[in-house]
Amino acid sequence: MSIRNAILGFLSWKPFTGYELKKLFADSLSFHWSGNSNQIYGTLIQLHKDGAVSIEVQQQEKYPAKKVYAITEAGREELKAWLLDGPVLPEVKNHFQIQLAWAEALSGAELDALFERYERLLSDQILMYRDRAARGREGPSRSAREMLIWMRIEEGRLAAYEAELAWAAGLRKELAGLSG
Amino acid sequence: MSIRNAILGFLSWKPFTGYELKKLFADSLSFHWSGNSNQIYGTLIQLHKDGAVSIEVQQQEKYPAKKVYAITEAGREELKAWLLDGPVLPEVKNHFQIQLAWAEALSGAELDALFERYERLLSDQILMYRDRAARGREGPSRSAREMLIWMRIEEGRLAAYEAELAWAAGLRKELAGLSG
DNA sequence: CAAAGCATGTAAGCAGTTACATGATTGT
DNA sequence: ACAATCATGTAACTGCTTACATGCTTTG
Repeated sequence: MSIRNAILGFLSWKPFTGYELKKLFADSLSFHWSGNSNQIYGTLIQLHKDGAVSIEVQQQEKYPAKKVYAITEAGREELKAWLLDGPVLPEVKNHFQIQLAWAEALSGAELDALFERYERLLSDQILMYRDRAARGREGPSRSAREMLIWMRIEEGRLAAYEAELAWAAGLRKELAGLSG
Repeated sequence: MSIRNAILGFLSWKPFTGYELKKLFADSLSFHWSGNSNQIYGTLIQLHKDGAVSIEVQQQEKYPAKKVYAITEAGREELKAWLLDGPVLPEVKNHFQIQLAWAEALSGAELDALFERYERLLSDQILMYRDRAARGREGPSRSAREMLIWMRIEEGRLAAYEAELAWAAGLRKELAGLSG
């Protein structure tokens, strides 16, 4: 369960170059990868070696030559096998909760400041999400089903951030009540 | 932001052996580490080299000798510095959502089966959470503030799983409506 | 004239994983 | 007899990260 599957997913939509894939990952709100070249170019080389993708080199006049990767039959089979593979629980690393868990060494004011910074971080993120959502729809639209799924995934992400913000704000108030 | 901080956190509570720490991580619902020996023993050695913990070797009659680790002043300073460090957004790897995003190659029945397995996984996890919560309270209780925080963290985790389950169930129904 | 875009890649490192190795003791 | 508990550690690997390297073109 790695970026390899997601790359195959994008290529099942249409052929892409490594550079384009890199941007897709970097711009995406729903995928958790940073989209660094190391991983993308390396994985593409691996996929090609495994016969899951084919390469077409396109010379260009003004820009460096590019390698356009297309998914093969074997690639589609690998993708489908992964899709049928048992689902896995989400992995969450909530660093802030871990900080909180050991925050006994902080004063009330220091703890409150930590909450304030966290809440600002979250609301910034939420604003950015809404902004992007209002702007352009990323993602394919091969069917009504796929469009619905992509929409609900984005909504789910946003709702999770909002729930986290509400949780933090609620706990902060409770803590203020304790000390005040 | 790694297991090193969490180990210092546990040791700020009271001294522990590596073996005990390993169990604390493995049993914990709120921490995301597996608690494998490699990481724990290795980190303890590193912490000792850095002067953040002290070691007391205790010989035992029937069991192997154990090393009891205690936090030092330097360790407490490191812990506090980390606590004051800027909070970071939660990192979420929702593998199921990524599968869904590329599920176009699946039939309606295959997709529905994937949802069913995911929902069962989630509800099993939720049951396990409730069960453990009903049983023993893990965690320290040095103050009312700390107890409240630990309680709310556990509740937040549970609520997140429940929200994820509701999200999946809702989307599944919508998808059934599309095809039916 | 500097920054951003196009396009490919490499190097070094971090945090985490499973599996292995050892060996006595206690419970089923 | 077999598994679990106590207790420490090592080896090999995965997936991902930031930073670096090259070089031409277009935009501000």
